[in-house]
Amino acid sequence: MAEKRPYYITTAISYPNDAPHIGHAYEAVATDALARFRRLQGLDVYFLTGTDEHGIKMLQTARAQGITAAELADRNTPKFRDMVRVLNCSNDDFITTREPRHTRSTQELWRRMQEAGDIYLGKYAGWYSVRDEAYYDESELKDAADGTKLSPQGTPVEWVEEESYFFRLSAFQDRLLAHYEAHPEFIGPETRANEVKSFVRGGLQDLSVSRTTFDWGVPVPGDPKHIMYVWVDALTNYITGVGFPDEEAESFKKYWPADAHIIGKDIIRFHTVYWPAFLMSAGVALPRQVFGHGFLYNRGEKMSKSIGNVVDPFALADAYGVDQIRYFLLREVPFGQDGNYSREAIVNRINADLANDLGNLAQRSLSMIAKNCGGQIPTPGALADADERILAAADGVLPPVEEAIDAFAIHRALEAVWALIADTNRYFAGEEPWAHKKTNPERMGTILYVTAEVTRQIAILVQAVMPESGAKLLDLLGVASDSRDFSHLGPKGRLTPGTALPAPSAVFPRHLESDNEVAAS
RNA sequence: GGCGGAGUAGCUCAGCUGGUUAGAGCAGCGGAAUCAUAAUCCGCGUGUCGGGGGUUCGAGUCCCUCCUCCGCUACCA
Repeated sequence: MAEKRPYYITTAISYPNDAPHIGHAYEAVATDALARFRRLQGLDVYFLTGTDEHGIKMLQTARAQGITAAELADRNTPKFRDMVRVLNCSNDDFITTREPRHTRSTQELWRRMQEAGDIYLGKYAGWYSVRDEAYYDESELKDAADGTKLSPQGTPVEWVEEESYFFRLSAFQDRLLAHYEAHPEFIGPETRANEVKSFVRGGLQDLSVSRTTFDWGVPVPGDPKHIMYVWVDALTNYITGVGFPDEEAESFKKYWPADAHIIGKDIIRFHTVYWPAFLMSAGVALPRQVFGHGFLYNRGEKMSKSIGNVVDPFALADAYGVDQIRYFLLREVPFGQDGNYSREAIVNRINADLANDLGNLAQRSLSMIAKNCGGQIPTPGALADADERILAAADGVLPPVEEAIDAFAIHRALEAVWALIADTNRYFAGEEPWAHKKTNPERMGTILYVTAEVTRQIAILVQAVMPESGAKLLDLLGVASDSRDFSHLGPKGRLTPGTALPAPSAVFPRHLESDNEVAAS
């Protein structure tokens, strides 16, 4: 038997200076669906997520709460662990940047970049806004009424000079452009690739990569008064997670380079400019693809704490169900574009797509089997054209679904499956199995068999997005637990007539709005 | 300012290298059916395809121009 092809996928690591919000949930769920899909395809998947506990914002947030940064991390990182668990994410590991393995990995990456001559000691000076955590060019500053300088955001700035190590990013412009050219699939979606290329073409400045003004981070090897800062530490988690710097480690050899980094569109540059440059410098292979997803808006408005429209993923899962939320997020929003969250949209998807289309399809066929076929998968007779057609549609649905997933178009993959569901409902209504109950029970059995068989394939496909519901559906169809991956799609996985089925029960109940919910909106 | 993207039915959007009467889903209206979670199925859209000009036998689909919106334009994860 052939060795399973490895597949390594990651989310960005989240910044735990606050509790997770729906944006974190979205990224985790999307990445999980991709990871599960690849497993169902038979790949050997490694899925990594985690938190980036370092950085000055952690320090500031902690200070404001009267605790240490470590205490803040101790308080918040578990919430992120809980979130991925509650959302039924199948991550193989959860990394945090405070772990010793990560210190070791990051320091080794640094050493290699240094040996390559790409790190040098310099002085970083400029107008710095503590509140924005950003340096500004003189030309960007505004004058305050009292004669002091203000940042473009109106926050106070001060002239800061500090010794800092620099990464020679300027030397990588040509190599990066050549890489984009040679690997057009490296950055997705295309609009993000355009932005990145345009940015790199405009020239690159060296990057300040250490700080001496605080110590919440990984110490620079050989110069511990510096800590690494600005992305070196954070990005490196992706190789730490598979064993770097032990490049001979089984996991590193198998999984690196990563197949896909799934990240938010706001951090695309760090993943497609800095990160590949770091790796090139250190002589480590580059990840194959970086995909920047869009943002979720609450009825068109950006979610923010001050507006008070931030959506809590735990509350959402609690109110609507985990699989329902996973489905909604992945079906409603074209992956790669921004999208909208609203209660109405969720309820509509739950009721229309899940309860009415898929849930009811299963229920109407399974309840007929329970009542009229002795609760066993019926034995089909000769197949009519309509039977052949719908079976062929089911047998042929995987390629377009895979094509969509290869393009990170999760919504289109679901769309293809739901087109099959609609066809199946049409088939069922058109063939009217109930009309044959008395006159031609064999014909009825055939229709029910075909419908159940198509539903089996739908259930298998749906598992990546709705693992629990897919499994429940397959339970109801009497499908063995070792017969549920994509290798069982198509004719070779056909349901076995005579298989005893459990009593049917609704997999996707309609969502009836509670008074609380209406009041809350 | 520069670079990139987008403006198509009430809403969300498909429409590749130009070619039959411009499509889908949702919402809405009407009907059928009754297996089923009042679910399902069928029928119904005269849309200036942002405005104008041009190329072409023929343009939503190419060119020019104008208008509007959005993203990026470096050291925050």
